[in-house]
Amino acid sequence: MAATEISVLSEQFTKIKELELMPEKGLKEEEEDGVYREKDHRSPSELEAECTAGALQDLEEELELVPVSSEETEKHILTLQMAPFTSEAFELQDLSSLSLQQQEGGQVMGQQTGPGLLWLEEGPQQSLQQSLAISDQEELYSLQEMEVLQLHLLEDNVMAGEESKLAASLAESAGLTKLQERQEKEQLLPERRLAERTKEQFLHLEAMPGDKGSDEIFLKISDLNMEEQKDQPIAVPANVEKAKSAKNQRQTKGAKRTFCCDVCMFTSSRMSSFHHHMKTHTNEKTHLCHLCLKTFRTVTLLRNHVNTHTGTRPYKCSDCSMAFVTSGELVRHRRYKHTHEKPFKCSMCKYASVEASKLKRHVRSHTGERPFQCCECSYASRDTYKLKRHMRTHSGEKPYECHVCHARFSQSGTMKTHTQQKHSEDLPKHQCPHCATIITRKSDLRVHIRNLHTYSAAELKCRYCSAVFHERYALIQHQKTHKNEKRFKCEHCSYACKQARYMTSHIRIHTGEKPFTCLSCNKCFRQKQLLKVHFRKYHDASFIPAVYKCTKCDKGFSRWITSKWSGLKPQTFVI
DNA sequence: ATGCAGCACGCCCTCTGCTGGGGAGAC
DNA sequence: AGTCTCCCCAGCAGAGGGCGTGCTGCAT
Repeated sequence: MAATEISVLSEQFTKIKELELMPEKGLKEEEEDGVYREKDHRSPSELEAECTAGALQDLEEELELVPVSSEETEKHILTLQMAPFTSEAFELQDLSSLSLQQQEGGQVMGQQTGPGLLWLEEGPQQSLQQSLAISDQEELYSLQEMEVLQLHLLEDNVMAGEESKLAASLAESAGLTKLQERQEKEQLLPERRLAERTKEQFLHLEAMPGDKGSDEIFLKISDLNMEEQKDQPIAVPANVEKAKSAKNQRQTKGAKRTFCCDVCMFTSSRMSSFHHHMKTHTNEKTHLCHLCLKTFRTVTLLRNHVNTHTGTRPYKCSDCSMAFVTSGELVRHRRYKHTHEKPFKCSMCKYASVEASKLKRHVRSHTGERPFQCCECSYASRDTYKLKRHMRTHSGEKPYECHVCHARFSQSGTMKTHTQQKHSEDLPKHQCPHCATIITRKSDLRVHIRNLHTYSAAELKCRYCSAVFHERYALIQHQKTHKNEKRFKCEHCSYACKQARYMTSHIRIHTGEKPFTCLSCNKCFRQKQLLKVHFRKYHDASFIPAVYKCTKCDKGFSRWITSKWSGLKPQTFVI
């Protein structure tokens, strides 16, 4: 039943309630098929705008219906009210009016599917029949004692081919009569499933009498795609938005029309723009890429996409060899590479960027915002790439491999550094600006400077003298000067030595002190070593003195003398 | 309906900088 | 032999550049 293909929130149905009577004005005429349509002959686009404008006005508001009763004093108001819809309430009526085609490969496409949006709009009193039927080919419903003021069909395809199927007709039955048997409905279920597979918005419209004795009738509109959509928290069937938007437009009726989208803040005074915009809230993508079967909403998008397959890049940069698929890419490229125009400027620092998204990312470094939370640890990043990179620390993934030693790394930069340090001949070196130290990595040089060249408030004292420094490097260099230094100078002569113990022995020359006495002959010595040599030479019978023999003349010596002669090697002979 | 310019989002890359473990030499 | 120091090195995160691609709004 094409007429039921009204995209409405699947969880809701509309209640039509007779409220009041209004004078009639006949603006419709009966056509051959018995369906009454508007008399005016607006263009399809205008009609579409009108449809959009008035479509289901506001499903949350009352919809006033002008009666067609001959009684001028009476008027009927029908209200469309939103009410909770449950899956149990779903009933398939008839999809027979859908022209479903099974294409090659089994893909089912809606032909002229145009789920038409049928709506009832308040309008001037019209001379209509006394009943309303919402019918498809089989005239599923008829509504008696009611008058339809205007019936519009949304979607061009509906207007074109399905009009007769979707148009409302006037019938004479009392109340709403369901003409279709459930058995027939069930026979149509496979078609429903086929329709769902097309991802089109098929809706089911069902009208039923209200309480017994009441004038109320109920029009239940349900989304045939409900089952798959009900769990989607955000998706809003677009045609509902059309209906809402129609309400907004209608509020300005009488003045210049403004079309307001209730999904977003979009407004437009032009129907075509509004309609174009509303398509952005649908998932309708009818342009198929024959190379990858991806679908697109417009021919332009499809063409750009196909260009990515074919490599066609019609927009060439005049300043370099780069070429791009779209003009926007070229403009951006020129800003990055040639004009350096950076329209997006940070209000907190001097940063400016070519793209707004870059500024947005940059601002997070000021605000500290970290929207991307790691699911395995407490880390959160400021952009998606960092989180993705961080996740490698959990997965252990190391996608970068050194082509020389095949070592693997989690980051490309790490691998690059590795390659440079390990396998490159022209290894970059970093000279310390404060000393002669050369360090391969800049970061290590930074550590070097921090440790050795940073000012220290605490005094760094030399271990050899009273010198004080405030920089480790200066202290170390100073202490090196003490190495090999004859810091101990004799007060009585020119003797100097490196160690205090040497000076102690030397001073005994001037004082005559000889504290080391031989136990065998009572001879005294200034140094312990001298006493030791004396004892071995004169009192130790087992002592065998070493003889150093000259390799040239065979003459023997008791001590090895450091010689400037080459070829003379120490050699010990036991005599 | 189409073309176009701008926008938005995502992906990947580079550069940068800090950290901590390991090895070697000095002390 | 133990300790300390310093450089080497890999790991990891921060920031930003550049481009691919699809979407949007407007004009035609």
